[in-house]
Amino acid sequence: MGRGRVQLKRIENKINRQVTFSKRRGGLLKKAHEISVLCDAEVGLIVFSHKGKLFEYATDSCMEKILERYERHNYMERQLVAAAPDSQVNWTLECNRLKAKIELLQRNHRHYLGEDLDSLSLKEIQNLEQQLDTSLKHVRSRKNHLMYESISELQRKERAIQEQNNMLAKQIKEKEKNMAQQVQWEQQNQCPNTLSFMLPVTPPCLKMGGIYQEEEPEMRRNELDLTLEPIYMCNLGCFAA
Amino acid sequence: MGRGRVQLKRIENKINRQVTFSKRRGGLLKKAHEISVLCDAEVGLIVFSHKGKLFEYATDSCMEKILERYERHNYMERQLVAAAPDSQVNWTLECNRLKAKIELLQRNHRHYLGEDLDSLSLKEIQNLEQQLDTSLKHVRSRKNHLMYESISELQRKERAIQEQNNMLAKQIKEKEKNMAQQVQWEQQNQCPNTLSFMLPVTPPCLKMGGIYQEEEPEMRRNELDLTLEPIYMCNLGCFAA
DNA sequence: AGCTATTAATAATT
DNA sequence: TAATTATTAATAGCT
Repeated sequence: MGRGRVQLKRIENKINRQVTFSKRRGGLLKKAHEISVLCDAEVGLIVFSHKGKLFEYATDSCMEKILERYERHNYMERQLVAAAPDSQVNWTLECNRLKAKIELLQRNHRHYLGEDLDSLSLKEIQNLEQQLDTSLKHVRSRKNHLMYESISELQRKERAIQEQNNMLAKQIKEKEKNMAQQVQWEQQNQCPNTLSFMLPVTPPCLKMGGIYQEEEPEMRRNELDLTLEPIYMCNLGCFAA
Repeated sequence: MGRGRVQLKRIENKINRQVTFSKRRGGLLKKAHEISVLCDAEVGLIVFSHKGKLFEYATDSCMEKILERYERHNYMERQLVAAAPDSQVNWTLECNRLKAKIELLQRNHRHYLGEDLDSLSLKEIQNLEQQLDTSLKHVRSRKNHLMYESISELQRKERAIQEQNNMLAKQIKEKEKNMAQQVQWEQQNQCPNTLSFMLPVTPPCLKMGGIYQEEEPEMRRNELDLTLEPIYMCNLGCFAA
């Protein structure tokens, strides 16, 4: 189904192989889903690409359930074939026990995801509701805690930056004062050309800003904007928990 | 690709479903093999028919290898155990795998119970909150459904009992009329002693009540009070979900 | 099962 | 990567 027949052998051209893989993978997953729905079958499909990337399809999106069923299936066959030697009986029992436990946990988990509720009685539903309600309270409490921390941290940084700004402002004022004095001095001594040198020269007092950078060497103005503000903003949206 | 389009939903006709399953199964396995060869991919395909029969395809006919690789992807824990006797190595690995899975499930479960939240990031907490919120909505929806059903059932029974009561009241009235006539008759014929027999005698018309009991032999007045009302009452308390 | 009219998938190409 | 198109492949409905 394409232009020309295709030999059933590895496609040597790397690009073609990749493209064909992508297309056929889609088709395969689709067909797996179709047979699952049309024929009421349980399908598990695992595909690893040449590069090791994983793609999968599972009926009801629950691969684990299918793999367990698969292993149970093989299991029963093995048991029929091998009439287990003593040392393996215990392992068999142990594994069955573990598998049963997993099944129970997974059933439970589905209930906590709000799925498979039809099998529960009214009483069980009510217990589940109460538990979820309690859990939600805990989770929201913890979330609020984390957000308060985040906010406090931001406020601390804000204060630090404000202090830095104040300091810089003070330095600028001082510098202006110095300049005024110098201008005054130059006017008194008739040297009018000096003004053109003033701007490009780094004033020595500005190095005081470096003191702050030694205290928190990792923080610069731009980093704060990029990393902290987004967290702050996206959290406040759901703050009223 | 057949005569007419096909809806993606379960084929209700049993024969057609079986035939389609057989055909599509072949196609699916073939395509799995093709992508495996053409694209150098590792494929595992498991299909359980509606009746529970297993069909499978695996690249290099080694499903276990693929399933293990799959599990490695999901649960990267899986440690190798130091040289154990041949036959027990697999069992040991299997048990470790299962135990790791249980641990993961339990950790997850604790989160859904609102425990062990300190290890989660703000992002994870927010996801958890949203999931719990959704679950709670589902659970409450299901609870309401159950309670509405319960209430409808009670109302139905109430109406039935009311009807029975009406019928009994009518019978009593009729009986009183008969008694009045009899008394009148006896007074006219001067037989004053007959009155003392009236009460203990079962009046023939009361047997009509039995007709109702044949319709629903399992329901008696007392059973209704004991089993249904408590459910009704305890549910209304948390009805406004 | 086996047979075809059709639809669906997809290889080559842009 | 995403369309388009010419072909082949899969398969639905029948026998």
